[in-house]
Amino acid sequence: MKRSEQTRDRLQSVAIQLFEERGFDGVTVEEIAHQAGVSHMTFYRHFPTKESVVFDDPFDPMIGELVAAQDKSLIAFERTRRGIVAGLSMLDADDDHDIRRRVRLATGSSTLRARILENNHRTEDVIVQALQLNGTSAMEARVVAGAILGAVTSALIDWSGRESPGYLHQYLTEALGVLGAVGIDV
Amino acid sequence: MKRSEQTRDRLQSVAIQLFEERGFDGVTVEEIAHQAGVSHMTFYRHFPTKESVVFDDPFDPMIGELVAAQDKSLIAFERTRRGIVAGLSMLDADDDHDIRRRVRLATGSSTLRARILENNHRTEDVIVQALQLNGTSAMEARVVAGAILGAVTSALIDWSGRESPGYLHQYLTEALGVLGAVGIDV
DNA sequence: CGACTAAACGTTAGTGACTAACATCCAAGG
DNA sequence: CCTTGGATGTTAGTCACTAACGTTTAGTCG
Repeated sequence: MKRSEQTRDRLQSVAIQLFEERGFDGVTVEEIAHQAGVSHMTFYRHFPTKESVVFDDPFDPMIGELVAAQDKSLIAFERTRRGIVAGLSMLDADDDHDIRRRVRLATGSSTLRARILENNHRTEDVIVQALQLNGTSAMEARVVAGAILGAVTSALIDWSGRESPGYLHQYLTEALGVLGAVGIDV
Repeated sequence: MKRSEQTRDRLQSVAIQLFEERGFDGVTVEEIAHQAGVSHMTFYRHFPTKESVVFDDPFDPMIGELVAAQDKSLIAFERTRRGIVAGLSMLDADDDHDIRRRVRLATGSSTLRARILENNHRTEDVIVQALQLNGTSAMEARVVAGAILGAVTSALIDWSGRESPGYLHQYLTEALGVLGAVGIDV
């Protein structure tokens, strides 16, 4: 591993640890950098903002590709659901643990909550784009994406708040199943 | 009108004007305050943040009440749709013009876009609460709210981008009608 | 080994949002 | 007139984030 990647990882793990101890707003970038043995400029060379150290998901673009890759004969809702489930199936227990820490962190800070919303919105946009590629109207795409992401977000927060959560993949798959049963079948 | 309200209005109109001219990030709070003939502290006594001068909607709580007030025998989707339409019907042409300026401003600034998402999320939470009051499950509530707000947001941005938009109320009502026709009938 | 080069990092100085503490002004009411 | 409370100003500070420029480190090639 290159030196710069090591530094990056060190910054990230130090930051998340400190955030868990004293809250996102109770820790300065200066502190994180110092505790990782670097200057604050090095922090900003690895992470564009203080928030981005918590959220650096490469998840969104993948979701888009997976949704776009679904069979065109399927309805928009089903293409989206299958795309998301396909993405989730790639997560292992370590990913789960990591995601859980981050989501728990985020629910405790207004700054991070805002950032989650932004991520969510980007994911929604990506899905909307993917759906439109296969001929779904803009409005229908946004409705489907909004509904499914609403369910996913709700389930994600639920899951991260539980004491002994099962697998995220399984939990969200069930949530999306419920959603189908609820009657949305665009 | 009290002196403090005058100051507040002056700050707000100066701010929005400057934002339209040079973009949200191209204007400092110092400038806004100076141009309104006050100090930056006075600005912060009237608005908690720079963004809040663009968004100070008292709209969300009202939506919640309207949704909660709908007939319990209706399905969740219909309660929400009627609640929102009821809220929209209170808007006159001046409100429309104002909303249009703000939305156009917001779509041009990443900072303000983030703020819109936050507002949206608060509205969603309010609707979810209102729906749950009448016995809808948390998951179903979030799905319905997510879907409807997705449609509303999409339509709102569409509308604000048009050269000669009609009435917002009419536009959004149609959008929500389409949504119903699309097949969501939880 | 020693010089060279590029990536990684540090220092310094600055901007701008936002806050706290304290001082001042100004419009009523007594 | 004078007092009192609300509105405002001043000052000094914190913190996220950026720009410019200097320094170190790691690997490469002669």
